[in-house]
Amino acid sequence: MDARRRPGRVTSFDVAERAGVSQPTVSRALSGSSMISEGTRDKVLVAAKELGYFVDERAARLRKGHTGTLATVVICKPGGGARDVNPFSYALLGGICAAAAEQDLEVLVSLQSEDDKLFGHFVERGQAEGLIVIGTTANRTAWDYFRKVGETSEPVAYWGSPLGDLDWVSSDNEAGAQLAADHLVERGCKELVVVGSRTNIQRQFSERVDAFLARAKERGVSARLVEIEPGGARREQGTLATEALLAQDKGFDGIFAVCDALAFGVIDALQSAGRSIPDDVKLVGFDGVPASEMTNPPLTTVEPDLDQAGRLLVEAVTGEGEHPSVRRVPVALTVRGSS
Amino acid sequence: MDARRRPGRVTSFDVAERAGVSQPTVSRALSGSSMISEGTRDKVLVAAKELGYFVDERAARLRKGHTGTLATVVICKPGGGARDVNPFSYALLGGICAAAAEQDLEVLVSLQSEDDKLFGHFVERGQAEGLIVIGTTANRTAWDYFRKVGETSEPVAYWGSPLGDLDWVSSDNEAGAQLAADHLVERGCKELVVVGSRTNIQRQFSERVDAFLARAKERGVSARLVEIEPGGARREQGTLATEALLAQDKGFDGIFAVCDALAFGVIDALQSAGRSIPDDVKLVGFDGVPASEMTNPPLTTVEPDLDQAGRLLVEAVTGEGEHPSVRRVPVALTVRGSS
DNA sequence: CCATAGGTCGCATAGCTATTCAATTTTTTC
DNA sequence: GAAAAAATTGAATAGCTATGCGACCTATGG
Repeated sequence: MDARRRPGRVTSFDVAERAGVSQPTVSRALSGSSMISEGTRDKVLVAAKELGYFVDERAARLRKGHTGTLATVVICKPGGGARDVNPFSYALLGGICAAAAEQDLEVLVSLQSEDDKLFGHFVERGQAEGLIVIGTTANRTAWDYFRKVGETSEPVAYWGSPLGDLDWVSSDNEAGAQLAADHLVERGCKELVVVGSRTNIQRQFSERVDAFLARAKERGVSARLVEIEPGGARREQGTLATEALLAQDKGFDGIFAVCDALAFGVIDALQSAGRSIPDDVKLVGFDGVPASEMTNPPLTTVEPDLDQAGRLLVEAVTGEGEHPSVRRVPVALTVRGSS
Repeated sequence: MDARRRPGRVTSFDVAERAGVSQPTVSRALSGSSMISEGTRDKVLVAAKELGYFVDERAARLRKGHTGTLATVVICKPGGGARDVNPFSYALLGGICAAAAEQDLEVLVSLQSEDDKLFGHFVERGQAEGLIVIGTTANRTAWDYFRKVGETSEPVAYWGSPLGDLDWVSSDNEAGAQLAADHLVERGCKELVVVGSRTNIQRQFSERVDAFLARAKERGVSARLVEIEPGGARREQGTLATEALLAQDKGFDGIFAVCDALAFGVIDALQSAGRSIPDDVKLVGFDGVPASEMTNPPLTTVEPDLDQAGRLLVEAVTGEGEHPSVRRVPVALTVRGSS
């Protein structure tokens, strides 16, 4: 049953002995070196299989001087449990895993509370080729840390729009916001509102806000911004912002929420106030999280291509093609009942 | 700017030289060995800091003979993109990350398509202390592979109920199903239905089904099973099962869906048929995925404690406390509008 | 038949750390 | 003050692989 011969690991020497060759030959045969004859390679392969041998990656990496690993930090809210991470972050993580697998890289994941003192302690130990940061935070210490890592240890890239001098990859926020604006205009909206913010921390949000307002203007439709409280983007903030909006005496018939989580809060507030979606107000979100399908009515939303996002992030960090010129991930509008 | 001295890595020898001690002393000083005097330790610490030294974990692990790493495989649907992973799996992954961090373990994540030929190629290379499997699959090859890994390389544990001889951790399905049954009965339901399956692959589902039916019987309320098509648990299958249910001429006023994804489909079908939730039919799901908050009405659901789940899975694999006696994760009923 | 090139393979070593064991210094004890 | 014990430290090595380089053999060309 438990045949784990942990201490007595099978090494390349064992394989070499069995195959009647030297250890270096085993190494070369298994790594596909062209310097090895077919006959020898077969012998080695057979012996390796018989012994159940696998390369010890620790040693291989030590020798080769690299890690074959990518570190990913998912920033989460302080004190939050496993359920308290933005579903979008998880989905993006999925995209990263897929892209990394394509390049034969492994992915190390670390959930880091926003206020964690030991920010990313593991990353700097030469365990990863690079670091990818997902999730936003206002914690300066965290960003300083990432910057330091980027300068002294390994490449760092984050999901978000330009901020400081770290490498970044983000949604094509301009295109997404334009899609949203065009869509609402085409659905006949005359008075648009964007629920979001312009703080520096959520640069993606401010990009969406600006592009939306600009496009509405282009189309000759009035549009204004309702600011959420800064810091994170949670459902409650969407509710609060919408309540403030309802308290104004200016009318509105179309809302663009800069992320789905906010849109959920908008729905809550609108429905509490007896406004019908989409009859009275049409609504568009951003992100395409799974829950957007489940709202009533289902949420029209701008979905970034996450597989593409993962690929760009991985490339940004591994340096494939050096600083990629394309850092904006294409988006698509998924039209559902809310508009 | 780019001061990465990649090739010329700072080693413990460099620190030793600067501190005027030997390399072993550096190693011991940094690992907190009690064999080192305070004065020496301070010198070493200072030198290490000045040089920006960090232990090369590759070498340390090679020497120590372990990895400090946990591998996690998330099984996903074939051909699915990043968005196509069960949100519950991601949430559970979060719980695992948190638990692993507590034990100073790193977490390697790999998304594996159900039909992947190269199942988990990385795991067996001695890169991890153990392997955790999330997500269900009918793919025998995959399970054979996991079993083989468990027997020959490293401990394997999976999220699910007993099946074969792998270690497992699951929800307390019996308690959860009882909570659901009790709740529906207390809400006045007289004719219960459970939407789920009894296939061997989704053992958790069959446990929930059985416990629900048993509890309903105990409470003197009729209950019957409507089987979904085997293989995965997706929204559409909930819809199909509910349509079949509606086509029967037997009545029902309470439904327990063995997972939230199915419950979502149940909602679709009921509302299409003009049945009101919760007036005509009360509904309870299982899992507590984020989207369950967003349905209309919001879904009452049984939520397993995922932090606990992560902890148990990690313990099962690291052998802390040897085969843990508690493998059932406590659940709680979150009551919302659907009941 | 010899010189040469090309194809294979093994020897020795590097990569960085943690640990065993012996050596040295310091402290304690009588 | 000497002997024993304790506290520190260093020298040497193991852990496993990949690779530079030299050695060997075979086929090729003259």
